[in-house]
Amino acid sequence: MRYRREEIVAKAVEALDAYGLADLTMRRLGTELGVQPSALYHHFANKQTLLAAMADEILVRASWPTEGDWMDRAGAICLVLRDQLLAYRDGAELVATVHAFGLGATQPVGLLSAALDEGAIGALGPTAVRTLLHFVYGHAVDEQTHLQAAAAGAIDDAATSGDGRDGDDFATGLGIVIAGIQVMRAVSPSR
Amino acid sequence: MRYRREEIVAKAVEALDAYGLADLTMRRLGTELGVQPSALYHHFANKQTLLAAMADEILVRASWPTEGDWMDRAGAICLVLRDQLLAYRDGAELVATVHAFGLGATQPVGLLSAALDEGAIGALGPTAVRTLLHFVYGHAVDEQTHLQAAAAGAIDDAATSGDGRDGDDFATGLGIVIAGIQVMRAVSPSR
DNA sequence: ACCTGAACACCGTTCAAGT
DNA sequence: ACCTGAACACCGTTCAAGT
Repeated sequence: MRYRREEIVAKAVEALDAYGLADLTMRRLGTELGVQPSALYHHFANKQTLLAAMADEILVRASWPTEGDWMDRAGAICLVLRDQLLAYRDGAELVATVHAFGLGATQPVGLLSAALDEGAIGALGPTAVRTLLHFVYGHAVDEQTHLQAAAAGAIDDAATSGDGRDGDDFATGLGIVIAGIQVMRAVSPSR
Repeated sequence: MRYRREEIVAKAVEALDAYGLADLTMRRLGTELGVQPSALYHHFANKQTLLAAMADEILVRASWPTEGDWMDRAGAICLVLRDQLLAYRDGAELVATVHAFGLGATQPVGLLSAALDEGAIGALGPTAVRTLLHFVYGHAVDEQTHLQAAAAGAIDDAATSGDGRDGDDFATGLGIVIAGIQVMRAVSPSR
């Protein structure tokens, strides 16, 4: 079988969802494609590069909001981002790792920067964007870890459902960060 | 050589600082102690448990603030936490990972919860604590990654020093989150 | 352009046996 | 109580050679 880069990324995302990040090895992906693991290195310099391409693929599949004023849009982008991270097994950990490593996952940064720029937030913008992303990634990784632990049966549903790491909790936390951005914008106005 | 659990944790933290998390293998730690890797499994069920003990050790070494009203104290705790994470090579990644995995690193949660409780913040408390921690861990991991990339010479200092991921940026981001907590506390008062 | 086959230099973990 | 020695079942990556 002969593949192109795009096909390998698609298959890798599929394998991620099926087996999880820990079991997504170059050897396993090779088997999944009916190819030797070494063949993958014709398409990707190393595993990190492949993971970055997977993160970008997952992010590009989301339908990002474009309507609303800057505050509504920033909030909507964060909600869509969270949903997209939770839509794939270990999606939050994958995207957060790639972002931290600085090799990809830049789409949310661009979208949020554009939204906040319309808010004439000035020098606060980059810090505000990073603060939003730290919240979204941190919360999504937390939530996904606990959802998967519960699904594995290690923790029973009754014990975990009450600790608030759910959609309401996400909305509340997001509200805290956005309210904080508004306050700091008022304190040190743009320019 | 015969060791007790405490001595192994201390040596492991030392090895972390010297070689980094990626090179802290059970085999390498065994060598460092003059012991077979399998000997470590007499003291720790697995590597995750050892990493959790290391995270707790790093956190317990900090001198945590106890003075001031709830807001000042919450802010001071976050500043001390950040400093402590940056004080050890890969300290931020280690503690963030252990915390996400749910096997330790609970001290900051307890300290922040206690501080916010004095603020009579009610049902918002747990969400506020998690939002603060997502910010601190996310920011510290980011900063440490970039500091170490710069130290490795991959990026020159001039290019990185201007991107704002420094102490001022941390203070600004922390200001956003704390201001947000104040606002949301006012909106939905305790109880 | 894309893949095979074989190797290199590693991992975490288990377990019987030793002192 | 703590450690050794040997094994098991893996990793990511490289590289000459094939088509």
